[in-house]
Amino acid sequence: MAKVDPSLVAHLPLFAGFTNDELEEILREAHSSRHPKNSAVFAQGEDAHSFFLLLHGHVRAAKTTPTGEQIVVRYVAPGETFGLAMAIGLTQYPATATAVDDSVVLAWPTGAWPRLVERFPPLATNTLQTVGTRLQESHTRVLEMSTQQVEQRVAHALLRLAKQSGKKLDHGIEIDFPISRQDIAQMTGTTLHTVSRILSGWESQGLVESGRQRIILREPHKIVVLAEQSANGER
Amino acid sequence: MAKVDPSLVAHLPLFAGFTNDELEEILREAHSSRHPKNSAVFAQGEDAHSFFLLLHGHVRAAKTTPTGEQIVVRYVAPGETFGLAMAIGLTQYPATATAVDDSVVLAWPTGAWPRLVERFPPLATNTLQTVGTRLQESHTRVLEMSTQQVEQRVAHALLRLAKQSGKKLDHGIEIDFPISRQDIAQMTGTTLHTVSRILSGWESQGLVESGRQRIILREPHKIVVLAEQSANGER
DNA sequence: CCGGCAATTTGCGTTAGCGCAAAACTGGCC
DNA sequence: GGCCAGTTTTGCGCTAACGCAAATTGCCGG
Repeated sequence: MAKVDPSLVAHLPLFAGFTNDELEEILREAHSSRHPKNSAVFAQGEDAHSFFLLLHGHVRAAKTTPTGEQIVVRYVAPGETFGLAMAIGLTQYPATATAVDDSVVLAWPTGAWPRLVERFPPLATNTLQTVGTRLQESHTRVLEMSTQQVEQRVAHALLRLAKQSGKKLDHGIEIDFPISRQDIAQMTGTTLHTVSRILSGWESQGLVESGRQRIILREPHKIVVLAEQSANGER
Repeated sequence: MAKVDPSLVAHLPLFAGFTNDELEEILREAHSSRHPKNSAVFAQGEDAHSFFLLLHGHVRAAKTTPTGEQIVVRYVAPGETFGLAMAIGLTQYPATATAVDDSVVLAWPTGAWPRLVERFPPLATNTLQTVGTRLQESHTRVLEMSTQQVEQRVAHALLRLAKQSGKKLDHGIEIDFPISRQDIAQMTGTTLHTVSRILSGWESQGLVESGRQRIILREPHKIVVLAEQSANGER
């Protein structure tokens, strides 16, 4: 539970427009904690005791149906907030958050939110922007699922992951955390089998290089082309 | 551009916690306008000059792809806000809003938002809740599209519409605005043909009664059963 | 009351992608 | 160094739903 240096987080959207002193005051209410790879930060349905800011690592937010099917809502990258249940009026987490890599998160108790917002109104507007952006992204996802075929959706998903969490190598862009075929299937609304077939295909064309929970985009530009080609008819 | 009576809107989520005087001050900045059936309130890509509150009628928000395919993002019911582009940091509308019935909307100029929020901070937190709720709904939609088959998705969509804008009749619940098979297809990620087949089927079983842009749920409970039956395997 | 257009229905062939099953592979761990 | 569990690959048959086409219906305007 070491102290967090305000200058490390000052540039984040959440804290846009705050002075260092204000930041310090806000950070005083939070505590940081480590989450080893594959451990849950919180579980769907659990009481929303805290909201979080990811400092290091990567976290997967996933939603499960009563019958056990899952979808990946998103991958959280360092600097992003998650578990904002209370800000949007929920008392329980609507999804499960799992560290996919050893991660460090900063957590504020849910109860601190109203006080913080009252004292620092920009927190609300900044959060509104963040949530709004996520709403846009979710709508885009619906649009893609409605109008594109699986191969294009997978292409888009990988390109987004590369953009968000890509590590530049000289021979391509690597997605910087462990991700399985199953995960990608759950991001794109398909099955791990289909994802596997698609990636095998791409691999034999030299578009990607992939292995166990590991994907490198070797020809990002060609994947962009794949993503954008409109298969065929209207809807 | 008649004046709006504060007491008419005081109960809306957007205005939770405001006094009548405050409300009047807020309403002073808005003007109302009529939109005849099938006219656009604003178009996707257009500059976000205003944000809106629907007073009467029904508005469809739809998103179009570069290639012309559309999805219905949502139907706006009276009392709901829409076109909140600026609040979430956009300068252009991300969707097209069309009145599906003769409608009356209240519009604030985009430029008034920062000032209003500064003067009335609860506006931001109320809007945050609204946008958060929509985010949840969108995630639910993604979940359904990923895990359910078309018939169940259509069932869910109709039940939601009935809940939001259903008019109780003695022989069922009627969706209270004109809605085509095409519209339902665009809400559920399928084609108008498939929707038509499904509704025909239901009609012959007496579950619904439907006609041109008109749907009555005759056996809501049986449709709930349809919606919930998990067709088969996991994903 | 009629003409015309938009919405709806329905048939039929096609197919993208699922579901199941089995085999092959990979890494981590003891 | 070898075993084991989780991940990935691949074959094969199947079907839900699409796509196209044509007929039908219902509504609105003149």
